[in-house]
Amino acid sequence: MKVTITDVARYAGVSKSTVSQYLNKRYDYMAEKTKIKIEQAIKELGYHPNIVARSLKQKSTTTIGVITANILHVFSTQVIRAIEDFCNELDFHVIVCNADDDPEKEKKYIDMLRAKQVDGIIIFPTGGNVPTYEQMIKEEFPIVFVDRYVPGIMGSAILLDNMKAATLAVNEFTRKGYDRIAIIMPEKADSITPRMERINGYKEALLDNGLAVNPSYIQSLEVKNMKKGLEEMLALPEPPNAIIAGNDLTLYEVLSYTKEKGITIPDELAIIAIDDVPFANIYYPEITSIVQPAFEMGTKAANLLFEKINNHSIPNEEVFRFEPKLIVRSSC
Amino acid sequence: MKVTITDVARYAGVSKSTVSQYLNKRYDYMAEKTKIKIEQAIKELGYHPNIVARSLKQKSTTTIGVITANILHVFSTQVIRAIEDFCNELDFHVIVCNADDDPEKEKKYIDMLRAKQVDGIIIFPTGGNVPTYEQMIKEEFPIVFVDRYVPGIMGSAILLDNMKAATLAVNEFTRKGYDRIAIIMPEKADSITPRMERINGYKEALLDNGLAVNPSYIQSLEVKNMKKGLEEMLALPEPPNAIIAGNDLTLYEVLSYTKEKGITIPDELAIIAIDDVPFANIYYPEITSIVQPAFEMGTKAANLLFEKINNHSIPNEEVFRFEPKLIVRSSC
DNA sequence: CTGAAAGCGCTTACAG
DNA sequence: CTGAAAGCGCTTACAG
Repeated sequence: MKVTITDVARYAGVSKSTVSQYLNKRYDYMAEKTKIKIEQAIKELGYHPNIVARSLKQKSTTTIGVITANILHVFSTQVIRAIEDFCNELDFHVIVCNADDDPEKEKKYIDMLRAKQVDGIIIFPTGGNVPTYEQMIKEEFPIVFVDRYVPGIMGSAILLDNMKAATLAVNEFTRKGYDRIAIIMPEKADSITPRMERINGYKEALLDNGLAVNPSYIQSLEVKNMKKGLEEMLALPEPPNAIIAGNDLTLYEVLSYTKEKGITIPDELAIIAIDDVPFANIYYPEITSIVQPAFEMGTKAANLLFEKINNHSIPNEEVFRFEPKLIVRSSC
Repeated sequence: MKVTITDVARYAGVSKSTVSQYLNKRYDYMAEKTKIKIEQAIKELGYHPNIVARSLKQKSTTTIGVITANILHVFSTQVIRAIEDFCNELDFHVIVCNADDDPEKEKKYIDMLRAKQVDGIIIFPTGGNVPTYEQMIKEEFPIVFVDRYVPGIMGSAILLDNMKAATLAVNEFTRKGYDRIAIIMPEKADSITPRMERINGYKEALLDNGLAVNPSYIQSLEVKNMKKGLEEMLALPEPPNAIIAGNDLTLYEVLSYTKEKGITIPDELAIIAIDDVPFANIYYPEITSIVQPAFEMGTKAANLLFEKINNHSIPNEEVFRFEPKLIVRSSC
């Protein structure tokens, strides 16, 4: 059977308490030979402490949860990677969950994670569990929102400066002389604040550049309907000559469509993508992109979470905005 | 403070045992009104069971660990996603760790995961911790290897039929008339069996097609040296006219290089990639690929792991080979 | 300098 | 049909 602290104590001829002190490096008053005896016992028995037992007593599992919309998105992947690296330094582990933008799944994951006593949660919220978010914040349970935030919730959030992202894109287009600029976003863009911000930023930037806002140039679509949406948009009497792709999946659909239809980029349609995709700079043409600093955002999220874990009463309503960066390539 | 089973028991006026029975749905002999009292108490107190405490007693944490080489690889991401989906059905959680192909990091993660009493581990092994792998297998600790396996270890593994992958590529090239076929692989290809298999499959297929094996057409390189390696290869008196890219990162380097140098695909250099990348079919030209069934492999890995979790004495030396699929596009 | 005892929040035979 | 008791493997005041 598994060897426990009791076995070590017996083998070393000391008490469990002493072994425990040793394990926790509380050597203050420990006789050198006691140390050695215990060390030996541990090695000879091949003892490994049971962290579950420790967690029960200490009320910390040295584990955090991350609930993402979908691990298959580049952005999520990079954020998770950054969180993982950060946690590794502190000997924490991360449980990764995919909510698939489904509030029920999200709720289930939050409950399970809390039942498993994770020390904190980083979440890309669906927005569909407001009472739960509020409850956690009220209880001062450490939680950090990433990528999106929920209006009315007083939690900490790590966000892109979405207005600016849209502005950068619109400015770049107008600088190059494009005047019929469309934006295509993943579905539910309007229920999720940051997405709305991108659309607002887009509208404002348009006006700032003396261009009119054309509602039929603004589309929020499910991935599977995107090509149809594009088709309709491009069939307008005055079709757009430039388009902002709201995220990596959107870009993928747009490129897939232009390829199918033999539409030349940027001559027939200019493109700027929000989110950098790995192939952006080897594509023909290279894709001009608005890049989110995903690693920094992930690191900041982890960092913030640990501040909260270490001090539950940290003010809970900060929003950290990260600067998007325009990478000019040749699709516009 | 947190409400515990004791609070619920007191509030409902029953014993902890009874509450526990209720929680575990052992209703066999429970009076209807006892149930109702407990149900009420739980709701009114907002009780959530502490799974850590349960785990300590039950010796199961309903959590498994996944140690991957790098979550930033598409293949890993897809495998993880499949595992996650599978686990979700069973109300298990997955702790994701990135070993970065570093045996020390891998060792640390294995130890931590076991200390946290995970019920099993799925691992993309570095190959650098043979004694640890052996120890786990000896102890009948549930473990499944994915993507690579370690020679001499009697563990279960989920692998691609690598010989076949290479053969498919070579056959496709020769069918199209290419006769100077190179293969470029990520570094350490020779210390990791499946990578070696790809090279062997490549050699055999060459011979089967009546072509000679030219050692300078076979390269195993670190990502950062790949472009240099390509440069050298293409500067040979008889440079290759076709190249197999061993995985997604390799493909990326190859395309980046051909783009920089203005090399036309497939006219000046034909390409087949092992691993499908999301942009393969929108690239110019579309990339002919050998696809691994990543989701099925992930699902099988999870499935196998749970068989072992439920029955530790399951024969431990099965290797499951998955069929790669050639997707003909236009890069060759 | 070290140990006995209580306790973390559950579960599980077993008794009644 | 339900409860008292022991136990899972640790940690932590506290006593000596």
